[in-house]
Amino acid sequence: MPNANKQLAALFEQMAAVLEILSGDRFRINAFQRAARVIDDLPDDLASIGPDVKEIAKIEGIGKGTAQRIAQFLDTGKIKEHADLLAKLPKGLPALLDISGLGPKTIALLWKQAGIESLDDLKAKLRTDELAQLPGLGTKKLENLRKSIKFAQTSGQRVRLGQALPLALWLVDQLRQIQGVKHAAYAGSLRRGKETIGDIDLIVAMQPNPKHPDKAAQAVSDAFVKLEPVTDVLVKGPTKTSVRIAGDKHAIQVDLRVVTPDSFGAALLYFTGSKEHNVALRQLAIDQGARLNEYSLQKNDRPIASRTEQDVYKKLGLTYIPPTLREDRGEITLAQKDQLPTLIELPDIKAELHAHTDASDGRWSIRDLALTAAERGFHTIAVTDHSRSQAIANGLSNNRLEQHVQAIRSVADELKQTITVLAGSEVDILADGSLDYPNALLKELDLVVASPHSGLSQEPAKATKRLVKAIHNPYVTIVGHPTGRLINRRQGMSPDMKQVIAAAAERGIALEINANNWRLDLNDVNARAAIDAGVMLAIDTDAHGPGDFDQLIYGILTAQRAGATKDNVVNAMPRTALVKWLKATRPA
DNA sequence: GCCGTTTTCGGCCCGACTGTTTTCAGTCG
Repeated sequence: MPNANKQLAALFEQMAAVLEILSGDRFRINAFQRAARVIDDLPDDLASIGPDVKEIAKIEGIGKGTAQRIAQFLDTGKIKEHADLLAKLPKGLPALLDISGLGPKTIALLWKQAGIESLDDLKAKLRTDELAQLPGLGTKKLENLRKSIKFAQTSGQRVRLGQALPLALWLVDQLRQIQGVKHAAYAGSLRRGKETIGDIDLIVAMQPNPKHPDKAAQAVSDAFVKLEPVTDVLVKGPTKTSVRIAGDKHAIQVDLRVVTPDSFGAALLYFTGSKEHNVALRQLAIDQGARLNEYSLQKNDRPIASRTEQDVYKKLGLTYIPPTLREDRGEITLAQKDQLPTLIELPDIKAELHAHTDASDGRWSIRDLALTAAERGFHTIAVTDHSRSQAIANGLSNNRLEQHVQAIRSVADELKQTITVLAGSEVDILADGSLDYPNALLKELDLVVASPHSGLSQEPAKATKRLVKAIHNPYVTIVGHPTGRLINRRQGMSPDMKQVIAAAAERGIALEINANNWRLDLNDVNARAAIDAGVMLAIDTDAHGPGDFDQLIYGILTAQRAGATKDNVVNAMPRTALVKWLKATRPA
């Protein structure tokens, strides 16, 4: 059964949506939503646990009831309650929840009083103002709905981290130039380094004007909505402003909150989230007889921490939790015990082990690639051009590879005082798990990044076999972008990562977090599972030309979300340790 | 529906803004 987790997460999500529209118990809805999230985050396929209610209920956030439903699904492929719930609503109704500004109450109203059963029905009715007759709806609300539907159609999906981060940095820079702005920062899922971002959250600290308390904040939001890329203003209050910005392909919503410098830390914490992390922190505050909101941590209505995030965490009895770990996946317990990992940072990376030159589809000569890597402060660069099957990427034939190795050795010798240049290859893992070059040739290389490039839609069982077989080739050093996915574009393979990771652990080789913002493959959850199994990670940019090394930050954020320290990452090893590790992965 | 170093019952986070209202419900994050 492929992707039991994905299917189950979707089922619980749908049940929650239906219950919302039916005004079901709020806490039951929450429980279903939480179950969906927890299941989606699980590294192991639930199908591999099997329909064992007791075993499933051990998972945090999943109780007996949900476990029984999961077991039922694993047994029969269905959850009866899901079908029963769905039968109570027109099929097209839950989808309306995705429209911004349209919630369960209004959807129920539209359905019961206007006979609307789908998005198409709603669009048809919105061509006139007849819906304004309904209680609670007016012409303005209808106009906003029209806009939201249009927005949902043009943007549709979340934007990639690599699209959102540069825009956010630019916006923060603009905000800092406004007079009176003390601090400006981006928050939200972007700060947590998630692979895709729903909207950009910005926080600004503004020194209040004693005579006109609201005026200072007003000046920021006035300047903000006038920024050139802003296309729509959704909300404009004294402390909260929301706009839409048109991107190249996607529109994105940007929310701005203005606070005083005294509240900046509490606000940054609050708006960085995640929602689940915040809920857990607030519960912790309550347990300690305190309250936490976006302005401060308070005891007896007196603020006791608010200026910095560090202050708030400290007063809650926690060590500082980096944004990338704030997902309520156990980080709060670790912070209570002062056992949080010291996360890997960008400057810890000292080597690039996956990069291309103009011998295949890159835009650098070997020498330029090496010098660029040296400029970044790397002690080692591996040249890993494509193998022969990648004809479209000008992959190297056996003969060309032999010549290429010579050329790399020559540059390596020339630059040996500057940087260590390794001869490698990004070798295709063919559909059956064999490699694209014979072992006699792989033996001549310093390292082999084995990657899947084609046949990415094969069955999970086949994909698992394929990767495991490749890993057992004695010359493979790193598995590059193991699933081959492209975010928002291609799903890639869905192998049983547990088996792939176990094979990598047995062989002592590394799995890649490809830092290219289209890939981020391994993702955070699988990288976490790799770390837990003692597998080393390789964070590589897969650079093809100038500027590509700047993608490294996306790989770092993904690794941080997995809880990686520099001890988990081969690219953070000192030169001698790295060379030693590379040798240890292959036959003597 | 989940959960428990005060609980197996009775809790379950908090505030801003909008549009529609005569004081607030709905939505969002």
